[in-house]
Formats: sequence, structure tokens, C-alpha cells
Amino acid sequence: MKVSKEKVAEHRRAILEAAGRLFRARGFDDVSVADVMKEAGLTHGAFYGHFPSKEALIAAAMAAALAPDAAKSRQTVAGFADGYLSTRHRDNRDASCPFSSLGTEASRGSGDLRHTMTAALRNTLDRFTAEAKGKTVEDKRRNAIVAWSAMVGALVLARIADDEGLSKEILRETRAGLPL
Amino acid sequence: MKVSKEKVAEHRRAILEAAGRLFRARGFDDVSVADVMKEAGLTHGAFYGHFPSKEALIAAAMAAALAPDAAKSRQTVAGFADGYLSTRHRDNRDASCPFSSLGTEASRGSGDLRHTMTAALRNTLDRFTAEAKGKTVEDKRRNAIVAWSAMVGALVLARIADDEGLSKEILRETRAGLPL
DNA sequence: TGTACATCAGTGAACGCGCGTTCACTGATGTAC
DNA sequence: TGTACATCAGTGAACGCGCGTTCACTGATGTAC
Repeated sequence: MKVSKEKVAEHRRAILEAAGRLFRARGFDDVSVADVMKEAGLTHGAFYGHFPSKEALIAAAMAAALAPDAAKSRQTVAGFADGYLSTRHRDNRDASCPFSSLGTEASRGSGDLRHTMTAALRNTLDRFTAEAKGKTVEDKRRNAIVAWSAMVGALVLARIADDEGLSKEILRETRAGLPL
Repeated sequence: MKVSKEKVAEHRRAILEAAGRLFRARGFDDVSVADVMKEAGLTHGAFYGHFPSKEALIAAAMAAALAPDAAKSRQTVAGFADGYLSTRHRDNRDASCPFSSLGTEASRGSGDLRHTMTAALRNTLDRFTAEAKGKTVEDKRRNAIVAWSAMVGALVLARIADDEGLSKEILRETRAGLPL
């Protein structure tokens, strides 16, 4: 049956939100269009009224997940790093940073996906540069790049490690050694 | 037809090698058992004589890809970092470091896979600790962790970036800022 | 050393399954009068 | 404001396809004598 414009917009938001959570928790390939639609409270047939393909959904869901968040941008970079390198972030995969939960898959993704993520990467580096250690702008920029690379890498490694002590050590020592 | 013991061992090696290359280039989910067997010069039916499942192949292929390499262990850590953060390594995905090419997928992988990768992670950190900056062992260990996290993260980010200038900047500045 | 035959690695057809995607249909929405 | 009907979002069955895995068969290997 037809549905009001408001419901359509609400459904679209629900699909993007469900996709964002499921993709981050299980990866792009292990989540089907039907899984996403079920999680959004709809049937799979309705999907193609909202998006032209699964690939387009991936790009749109990641764009939504990476959209600037008011609460986060009020934080200092140091505060953001504390949360980023926490066991809470490590374990809450479905709401975690797309770079650390889907980075290696994203690098093989569509042009749209990579373009969206590149824009988010630039934003993050700019924000970090303003608060990084260093006397010159060049030093600050370098430290911003090292810090963001280390944060993403540390979360990837902490999630691979099957030893809780090692995993926590990686998070803790990376946080302590960040040039911020 | 039956095949000599030497051929069997050779075929197993060919399967592991093909799997290592294909998985790193395209991801675990986008490479089928048939793809691997074809690349190894066999038919897909022979696969289950060598491995009990695709999951077991993934773990075995990554163990082979991560096995200590004589040429690499002769290098200094600084030399290893130069190669790691090069555009050559970024672009040669099929022979690249499993952490940077498959890290986010591996974190959702089997216990066997994560165990193998954890052992490799420990080895790398130990090797880095010996040559990292720092006065105390604790400082060296912290810098080893930051350096390895930053290297893995930088390669992931450099592969996502769809702007060659930004991608190269990430590799270059991460290399320059590494606490080694 | 030579021969007979049991073994078993590899082949390729076949299996059930879930995937992304399509489509005829339904019925509430919202517009034209 | 009330009514008639064209629109179109959502439903669920169906599509072809490729996947991981199985299996009856083949024929070279390698062992027993």
C-alpha cells in the first residue's frame, strides 16, 4: 500500500540506520539486503524503491554514519581519542568508526564509497591538525596524520588480538603515545 | 587420478599461495573456493582433499602469508617501515601485509585465523620494540605499538583515499613521524 | 626386479541454499473537481 | 468540505546465478609378493 511522505522519509532513515549498524557489526558481504530491510521493519521488495542497488546502499549508509555529529564535534580531540581507544568502542562494533570496522573492505569498495570516506578522512585530519603537538603547521599536520593512522590501526589490531591483555595494551599504549 | 606424494605437497602449496594472493587482492568473501583452485591449476572438487572448509583455508593461507620470511627478518625495522609505507606496497595488494589488506575482515574471522594473526602481531611488536625510540623498555614497547598501529592504519587510510596527493601524504608523513 | 592390485588425489556433475534483483499486485494517500 | 480516482510505497512470490560442499567415477601411484 501507498504510504505518506513522512513515512517514506522515516523508512529511508530506518534503512540507513539498520544498514549502518549491520554492516559495521558483520561486514558488507555478510549482511544481505533482506537482513537490512527486516531490521528496518520492512520487507525486502521495498528496498529498490529507496536505493538502486546494494552498492548504493553501502555508500549512502557510510555517508550517514560518517556525517558530522554535533555531540562529537563539541569534544576536544584528546577526549575523542580517549573514547576511540576504549574497550567500549572496540566492543561496540555496530556503532563504531567505519574506518576501523570496515576499512579494508572499503578500500575495495565503489568510487562513491571511497569518495565519501575520503571527505570524512580530510575532515578528521583537519580537526586533528588544529589540536596536535608541534611548533609549525607542518609538524602539527604530520602529528595529526600519525595520530589518526595510529588510532585506526590500533583499533583494527585490538579487535584481531584474541588475548585481552594484549588487546588492552595496544589501546592503552597507543593512547599514551599519541602525538596530540 | 592418483598423484605422487610430491605432487600432493606441491598442490597444497599452490592452493595456499593462490589463496594468499587472491584473498589479499579481493577479500575473503569475494574469492570463491573455485577461484582459488583454478588459480592453483586444479579443479574445485579436489579442494576438500586438502582442506575441510573454506574457513580452514583462510586460516591456513594467512598463516602461510604471515610466516617469518628470511629476507624480511634480515632488514632493519626502519628499512621495513620504508617498504611498508611505500606506494609500491599500497598498490601491490596481492602480496601485501594481511593486517592492512584484510584486517577488518580478520577481526570477524574464525578463532584459528585470529590466533594465527595474534601470534604474528606479537612477533612484530617484539621485533619493533628492540629498535624503537625510548630510554626505558616501557618507552620502547609503547613506541613499537604506536609505530605498528600507525603503519597498519596509514596503509588502510592510504588505500581508501581516492586522492593520490592525500594518499601519498599519509604514507610519507606517517613514515616521517614514526617513533622508531 | 617384475607384476598384480589396492589405494586414493583429482575430475566434473550435481546438491541445496541464499543472494541481489524484478515484478504483478494491493490498498492507503493525496489531488482534482 | 466531500467525493472519485490516479498515484505509488510496500508486499511477497519468483527469477537466475554463483556459492560451499558432496560424490561416483577415473586412472596413476606405490605396495605386497
